[in-house]
Amino acid sequence: MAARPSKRTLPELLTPLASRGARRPGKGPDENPELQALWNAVAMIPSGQVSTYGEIARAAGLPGRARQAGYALRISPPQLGLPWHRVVGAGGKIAFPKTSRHFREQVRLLRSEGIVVKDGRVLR
DNA sequence: GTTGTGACATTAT
DNA sequence: CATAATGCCACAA
Repeated sequence: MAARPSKRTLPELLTPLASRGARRPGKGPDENPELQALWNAVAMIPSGQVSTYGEIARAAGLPGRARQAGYALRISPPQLGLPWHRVVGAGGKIAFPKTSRHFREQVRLLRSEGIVVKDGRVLR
């Protein structure tokens, strides 16, 4: 079997597969164009700025599917290096439980970018 | 097949 | 502020 390039660039990974033709149903979820669109939207969030699950879904062409935005992040390969911490709930609310590790990590990352987080919420 | 769950959103109460 | 209802849909059991 031919070895596929192991060092795929981010833009390549985020390129909708439709333009490369090869989407086979039944393959791994990382080959799903809807997921790619969602990941792509997350990757576009500039440093120092935040977006919401709903906004990400809309930006990906999937209005009304905020849950899938959360799902997409949930299963996203860490290798993509997505700025997941820049995605918050409506009103700037951090989606994780306040006691959780994820919560604290997200707050830390956001603050490291100069974003003000107060009581589990980011100011926009 | 159905049911429950979830990194959600919006509107109404 | 809190709760409930509804919409949304992938996924696991």
